[in-house]
Amino acid sequence: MARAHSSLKTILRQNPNFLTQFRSLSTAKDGIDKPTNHQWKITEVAREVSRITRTKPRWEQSLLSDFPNFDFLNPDFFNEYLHTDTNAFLSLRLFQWLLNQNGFVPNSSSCNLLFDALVEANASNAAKWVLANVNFEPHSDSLESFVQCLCENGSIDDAIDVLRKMLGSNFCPSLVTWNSVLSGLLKVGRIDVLFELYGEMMEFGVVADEETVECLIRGFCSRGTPDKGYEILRQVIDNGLVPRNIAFNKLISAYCGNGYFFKVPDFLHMMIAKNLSPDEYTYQEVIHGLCKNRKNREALRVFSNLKERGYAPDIVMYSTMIDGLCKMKWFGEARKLWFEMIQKGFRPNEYTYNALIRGYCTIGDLKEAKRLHEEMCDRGYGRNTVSCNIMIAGFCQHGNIKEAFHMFNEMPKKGIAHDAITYNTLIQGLCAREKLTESTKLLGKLVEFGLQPTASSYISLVKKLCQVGQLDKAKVLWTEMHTRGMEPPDWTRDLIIAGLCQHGYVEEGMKWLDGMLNCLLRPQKRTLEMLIQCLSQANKFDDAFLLFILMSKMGYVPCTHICHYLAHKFGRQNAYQKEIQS
DNA sequence: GTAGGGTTAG
Repeated sequence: MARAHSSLKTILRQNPNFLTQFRSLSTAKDGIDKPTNHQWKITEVAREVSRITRTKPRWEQSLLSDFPNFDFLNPDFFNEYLHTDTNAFLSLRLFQWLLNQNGFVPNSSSCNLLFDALVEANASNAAKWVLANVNFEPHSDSLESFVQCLCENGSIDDAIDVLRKMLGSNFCPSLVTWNSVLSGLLKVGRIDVLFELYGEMMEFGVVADEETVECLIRGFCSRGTPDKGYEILRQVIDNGLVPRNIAFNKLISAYCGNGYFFKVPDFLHMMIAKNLSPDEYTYQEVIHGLCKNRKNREALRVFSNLKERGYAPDIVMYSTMIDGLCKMKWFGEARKLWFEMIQKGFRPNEYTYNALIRGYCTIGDLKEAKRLHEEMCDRGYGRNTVSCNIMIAGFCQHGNIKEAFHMFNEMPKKGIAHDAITYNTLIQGLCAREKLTESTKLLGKLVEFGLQPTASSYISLVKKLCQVGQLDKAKVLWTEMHTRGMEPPDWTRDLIIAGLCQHGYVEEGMKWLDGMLNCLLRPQKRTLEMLIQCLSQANKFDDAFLLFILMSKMGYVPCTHICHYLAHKFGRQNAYQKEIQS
């Protein structure tokens, strides 16, 4: 400000007329004051229009009258305009205005300039509009930048369209463009397309670099086939290509998810050998992977080892570890870490709070859980659906439905949104207390409020309805799950068959079993046993016998009391044994 | 590029 001020003074000293000029400039109708018979020069108009578009908000209304007799349709004008100091968006606006003047046909040079400027300004949608509405052939360089720009903005489908067109006309883009498409695909999780395009890239003879390899490895990991990622990694490393840490970290994470922890040291050694040092993400993946697989003891060991070696865990690692400990009910250890963390100067964040609150809920200390939740809210982490869900689950687990509902009702008042899990948790809590009407009502509300129900929205209800013999309702809900496009877990069919058996509908139970077998689903052992028992009680020994055979063929060993029971009925135990062996 | 809530019962 001070500098602007002093420069204004300088200007005034050097040019006493400045203020009057300035005033006339800003108060003039449009700053244009030329006789109607004036012969306009294109450069002159371009410069003027550039100024006007920059300074006058609604220039469209008066541009024609500002330059009477000037031929705006002359494509050279727009071309000239683009060479003035203006920005891409203003150019686009003028361009659209020109297109609205009948008969304007831009030349290809200005189309290219405009397109490039828009891409440069990262305005992929505007560039896309130009491409779709104007007949011109962008340069291949421009198209490549366009593809990269689309990828960065997440418009991956558009990027692929353009790429396909390029490939269709037998033009192969540069490696940079290929890489940006691959990583764009990775970002939106379209792994299959990623590999498909990589195949085409190979066909065109493009040679991959570290970035390509990174995309492939991450692709294999998120597809659940880290072995292939590992294979590629070993190949390229032998050829001297070393991808960034993230490739190793994702491999570690994927192998931890598989339970193949013994691979982890391999990766760590590879990294160190290639001068990459394992970073915070690396160790996070290890600890998180171990926790996910309930190897919490291992996780804690790694965590402590790191500390002993002088590595300072960050807040994420503390949160992950505390969460893991709470989940394995090592609540004392979790609390110890909590205080250690605070002592090291970390303030718990919403993740850490949630982990410990859930810990208090699991050990049944709801008083302390509530206190911590309040503290968390006071510290500004209050607007948080997850922590409310955890509290609601805690209340439900310990039979305090009233308090659970209170929290549920308070949420919207505090501006905290309910989500499907909030409902699911309550539905489950109500089911546990056999409050099926209320629970069903909540399921209705979940849908009514536009939330997407999930399988768990239904499962606890279906289960309880089966148990109490309201099988028609259970079946209706089960069908509803299907029509809503959710694939209920296989064992929900087991639940229904069990319910049918227990309430005297063996025949129908058999039909459901048939349905399961037709879908190649494996019924549970106890489902078959229950059916056998009910069939026998109804004197349907043929069916019971068939199921007995089926059971053995499925590799289930029928429990002895079923064997004895059937054998006794038939008095032909040896025959069964032979049948099973055949 | 990181961590969180629900999902048979043993």
